[in-house]
Amino acid sequence: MHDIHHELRWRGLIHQTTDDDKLPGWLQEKSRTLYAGFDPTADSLHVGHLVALMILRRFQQAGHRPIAVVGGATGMIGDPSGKSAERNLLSLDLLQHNVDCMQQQMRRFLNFDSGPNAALLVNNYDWLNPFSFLDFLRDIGKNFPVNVMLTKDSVKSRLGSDAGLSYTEFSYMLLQAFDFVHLNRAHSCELQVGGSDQWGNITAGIDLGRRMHGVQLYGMTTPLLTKSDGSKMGKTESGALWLSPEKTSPYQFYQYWINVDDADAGKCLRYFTDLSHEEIGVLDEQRQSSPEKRESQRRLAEEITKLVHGDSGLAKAQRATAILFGAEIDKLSDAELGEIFADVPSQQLGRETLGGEGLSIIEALVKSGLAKSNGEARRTVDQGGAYINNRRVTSAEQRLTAADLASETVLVLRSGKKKYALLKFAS
RNA sequence: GGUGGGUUUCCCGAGCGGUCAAAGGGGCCAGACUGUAAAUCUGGUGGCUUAGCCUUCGCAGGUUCGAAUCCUGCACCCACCA
Repeated sequence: MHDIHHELRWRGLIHQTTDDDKLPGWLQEKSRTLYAGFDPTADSLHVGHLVALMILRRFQQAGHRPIAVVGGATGMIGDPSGKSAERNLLSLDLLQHNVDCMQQQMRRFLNFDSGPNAALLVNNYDWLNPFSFLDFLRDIGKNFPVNVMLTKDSVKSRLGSDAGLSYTEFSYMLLQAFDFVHLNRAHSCELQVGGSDQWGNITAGIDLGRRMHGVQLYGMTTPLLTKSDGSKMGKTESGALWLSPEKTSPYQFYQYWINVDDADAGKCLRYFTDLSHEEIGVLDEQRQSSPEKRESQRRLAEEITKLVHGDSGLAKAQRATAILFGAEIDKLSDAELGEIFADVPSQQLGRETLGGEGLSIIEALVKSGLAKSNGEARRTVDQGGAYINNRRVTSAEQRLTAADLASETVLVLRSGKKKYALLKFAS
């Protein structure tokens, strides 16, 4: 068997395990079943989920059987771990919708269909919902000493704060603990992986397994996904970096990775790509010797975009990148522009505004939303920061006519280095 | 309850009754440099039909030719005293 433990160590993906001595050998012995949980708080996975997803993927590649558990039930409660305030509860319908969406996205990472170690996707709503409150208290709750629960960091931190902690969130741990035990009974699952903030929940499951059935379960956590400056990775100005192309376009996704700091590039390559040790070693060296080539970022962006959005998504992102950071935009079709600038905000204007005198560049900037006022637009132009079709505007007096269109009906405006907007002049 | 201090443009913070759209810093925007990086440097940063006009300095009034600057009342914040 492929030495998955060694592999994960090398990639820096192991933060903590419940048994550092036994686990490596245990994983080599035979194919094991493991699981990771995903909270259905939105209708798409995001970069924060990527670590766990890649771990499951690597385990599967190494011959183990991964189970992805979608928290249809636990999502109704809300995990207090790492949260400073009480969570809002989601409606059942919304949760179901989110679960469906996330299941679809996981197919890109895991093989659910063939082989002896095909991945499994389950929803804990299926086994938690039928439980009656009394049964749960008798069978599960009995095994949880409250004084132990109170020592968990996730609980302690909230008890010490003004936000407090509701009984509901306090009970979350029991549900997740039972998940583990249930999966152990139903699917012989013996290992749970999760972010380092899940440690308390994971060990709670291990304790429960021992008390209820005398079984030995294992846990492993991954480091938190942070950048070298300490901030969270995968956050953009506009929010999370989603895996769904509707929420984060392949272009934006690709751009995020292209722009990763040198200091974080090595880590990202290890975490998120299937590149071999040798390949990553070469990239590490190149990043040292000629960082300006940014080969690491390029490979990282390519690999991860391909994994998440497929070959066609990667192609789109690269094409858009080439044009957006390239020369003058001219003689393109509406269709081409529409695809490349899919993320770019656009405004519709009447075709007649281009007639006669034409449209003033100032007005165009304001209408497109690139400038908040005429004054601001004027400043941008005066300072040489305004572009029409990637061609710098030299005078605030310039007027735009049909001759300036980049395609049949579209004009591409830009302010500064990479802030774009489209003006569409349909008749 | 008493006394004193405060409330300024996105934030912090200066501001003699006229020369205050209001110093300085931060942030932000643009430019140069560069690796679509970091750092650095330069310029800009209320609005408009821009030699001018309009709105802004806690709120409402008042004094004055003229107020962010003075007076009165109100609201909120801070400090000390009881």
